[in-house]
Amino acid sequence: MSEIDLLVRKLAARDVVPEDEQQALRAAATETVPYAAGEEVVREGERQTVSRLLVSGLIARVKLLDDGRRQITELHIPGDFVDLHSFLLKRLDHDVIAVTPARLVSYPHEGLRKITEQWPHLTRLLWLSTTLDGAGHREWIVSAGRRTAAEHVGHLFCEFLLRYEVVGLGDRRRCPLPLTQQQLADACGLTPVHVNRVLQELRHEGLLEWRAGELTVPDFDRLAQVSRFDPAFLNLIREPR
Amino acid sequence: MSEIDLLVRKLAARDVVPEDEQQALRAAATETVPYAAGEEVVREGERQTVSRLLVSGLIARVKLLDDGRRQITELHIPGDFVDLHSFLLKRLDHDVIAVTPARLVSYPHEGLRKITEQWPHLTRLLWLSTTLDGAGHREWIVSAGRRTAAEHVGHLFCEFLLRYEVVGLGDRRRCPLPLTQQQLADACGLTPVHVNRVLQELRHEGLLEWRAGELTVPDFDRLAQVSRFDPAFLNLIREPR
DNA sequence: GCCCGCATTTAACCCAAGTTAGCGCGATGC
DNA sequence: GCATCGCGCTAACTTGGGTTAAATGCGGGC
Repeated sequence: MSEIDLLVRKLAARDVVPEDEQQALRAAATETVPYAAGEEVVREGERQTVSRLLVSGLIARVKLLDDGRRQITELHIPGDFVDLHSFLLKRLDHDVIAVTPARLVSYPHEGLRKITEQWPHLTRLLWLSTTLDGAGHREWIVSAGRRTAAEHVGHLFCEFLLRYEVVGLGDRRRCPLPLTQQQLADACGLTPVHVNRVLQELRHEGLLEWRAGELTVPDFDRLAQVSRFDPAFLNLIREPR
Repeated sequence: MSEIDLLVRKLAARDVVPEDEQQALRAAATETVPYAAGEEVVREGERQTVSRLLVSGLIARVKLLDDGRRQITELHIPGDFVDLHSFLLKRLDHDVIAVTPARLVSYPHEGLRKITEQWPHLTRLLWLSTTLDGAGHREWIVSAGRRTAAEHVGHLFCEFLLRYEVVGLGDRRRCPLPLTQQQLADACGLTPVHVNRVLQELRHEGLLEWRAGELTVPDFDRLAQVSRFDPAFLNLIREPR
């Protein structure tokens, strides 16, 4: 399996990815770097010269306040560029950390710049990928601002199921979810205690199981309904970009 | 004054914008469209063929839940593209509405596509502009998830002051803020009643005044400190992109 | 100069989520 | 085999922000 296959699946859910553009992408990659669980991949504010594609494991974007409060702003699954935005921003406004052991493929910014000069359609696909992040961010703002804790957790789980389905590593019934309740709390802006209460509630209603890092949802549509989940923000429409 | 001057100021705060790229941008614009206060500019889910640059007024991106809850996910000031991401996404996950009377310049996607084929550096600047939106979104997630109501409101005000300063329409002491308390509540994920309580508190501490659609902050640094505001997410660094 | 409608303000009461503290358990290590 | 440590879970109590409702202010239209 090539290191870009999962990314191609993700992009192919939104547009055609011609073979020559896949080649150009492959040519832009340099080494694959392994990280241990808990290890820092990118530190906030440091100048970046490469962007990184996740091929295995789970990665979080984390923002820290000076007094120790922390908020996860995005969780990345294989096939996601974890910091493609650093190609433009150069310095990130957040840390990137490995939640589980993970492998990341490096794409030097110099090679990405060349792609913008020779492959306009591929450039638009990469740009699209960062705007998908943006749509995900907006959904998280709504969850944090206007959804109840149970809706928030359920919504996040629905998002995970569909995103794993797109890259072929899960489906609407089950997907990996190798998080602690503390980390889930940091993603939802809740306390671990309350996350635990909400999980009890969702479990007792038979909406989900979550054991050994795997999420199982017997009835996706029911969970989606109680969580007010609408998949439109995932932009799963194949059309020319 | 050209319709792209404010955008050029915004971009020039992050990189050099050569004259020929400015010309290419000007050439891509078609008409300027006026909107009334409260008017809908973009409806969620409808296929878009143009993106729009705000030249005057205030614009909000709004996400609605089926039961009437609403969350503003971004507020746009002159010089912002309000829906450049529609160039890639084609269908937006949110509405765009005019908060005040506003004027928007249209950039057909066809012209933007040509820019991606002939002007790689300008393409990167436009891509950068959407990643700045993303950084703003992440800051809003932190505000909604981990900041107190007072910090949240203060943080948003600091963000406004600096963004207006960048385009030369305000400074750290004062800027336009033509919102109702209800709209501010929808931006912060609070109720109007609580927004009012928080504003009383901030006013009584002499941190700000807000009357007739104008915000005045006597001591920016003090407001920034109590709000835990760090301007890094605005990426105000001039370097090659 | 008087209405009307909307925005702001205040007050009383309520509840979803936070705080603090402690227990049980399984994995890890020596 | 035993100590340790992180994680999940529970309980008792507190609180920040929500809810509801009712005043008050105020700008624009005629």
